[in-house]
Amino acid sequence: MPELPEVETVRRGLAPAMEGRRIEAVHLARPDLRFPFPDRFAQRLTGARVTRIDRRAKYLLARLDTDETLLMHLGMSGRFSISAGPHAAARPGAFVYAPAADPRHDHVVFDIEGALTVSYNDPRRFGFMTLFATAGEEAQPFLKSLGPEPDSNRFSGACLSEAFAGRRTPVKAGLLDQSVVAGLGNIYVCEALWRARISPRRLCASIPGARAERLATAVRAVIAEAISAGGSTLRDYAGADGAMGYFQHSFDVYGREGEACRRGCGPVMRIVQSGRSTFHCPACQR
DNA sequence: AGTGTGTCCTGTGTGC
DNA sequence: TGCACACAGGACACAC
Repeated sequence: MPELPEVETVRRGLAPAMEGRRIEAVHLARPDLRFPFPDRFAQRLTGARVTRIDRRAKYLLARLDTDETLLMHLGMSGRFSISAGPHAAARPGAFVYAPAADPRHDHVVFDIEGALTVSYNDPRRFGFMTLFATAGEEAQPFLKSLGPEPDSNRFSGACLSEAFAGRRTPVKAGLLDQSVVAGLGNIYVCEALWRARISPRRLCASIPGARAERLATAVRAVIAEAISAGGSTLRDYAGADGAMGYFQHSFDVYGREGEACRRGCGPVMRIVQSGRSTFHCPACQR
């Protein structure tokens, strides 16, 4: 689902509704999403105050005054919506923001201090939530092997070179590897490779030096621009405020199979790499 | 160790 | 119109 820019957009939408406020109640419509909810999940959240909402890669991290952190992943189709008042679903006129389309998939509902309701809707249920002790974050299984954030000082051409050294896998797969750089998904990998004029089939090991610099620059730029645009809205992604992102109108290759490359080359091609679509221009990406 | 495939789940779009 | 099938933004557990 949502990649880093979409998750960041959701974070910015949730923050004003949740930061500084107490969670008054948590309603679970089922025992699991992708994984079972952890032991006593609702009880551990009830009464906790959210001190801050952070993001790491594609994970949302709600910091609680109980010294635990609520980790949330949107999977492919997860989205949040915010509405006014507990039980707002029974009061259709009361929505502050548009609710998710199909209430059957509202799996988690948070009643938030100040008469707000935050609902998590996820038709495919690839998303998940868990709790961990904030002090033990370095050992958290989902977080411990993540690579640098694209906008951090730790991310650079040099660090890409190092991560790619000796790897015989295509650079498409290399950039999707969250331990190389955190937060990229299928869309932004395609876009970054096009900007850097690098073929998605090129092996990681063949991207040292200047090429790696170019790629790191492209990754940083595409992510920054997408965040500025509020992310991309394709099928079921929307910001927490229900607004559509509009970066999808800026795609250079993603979803443009058969259309002209924006550099004036031939048509954009779609290929399949490790089971997923890759869009690229075979003329200018080498 | 590193890499490719199958898998979880539902909804939507396409082609027959 | 109805149906079958491919495909979808992720990431894990496996087999090799």
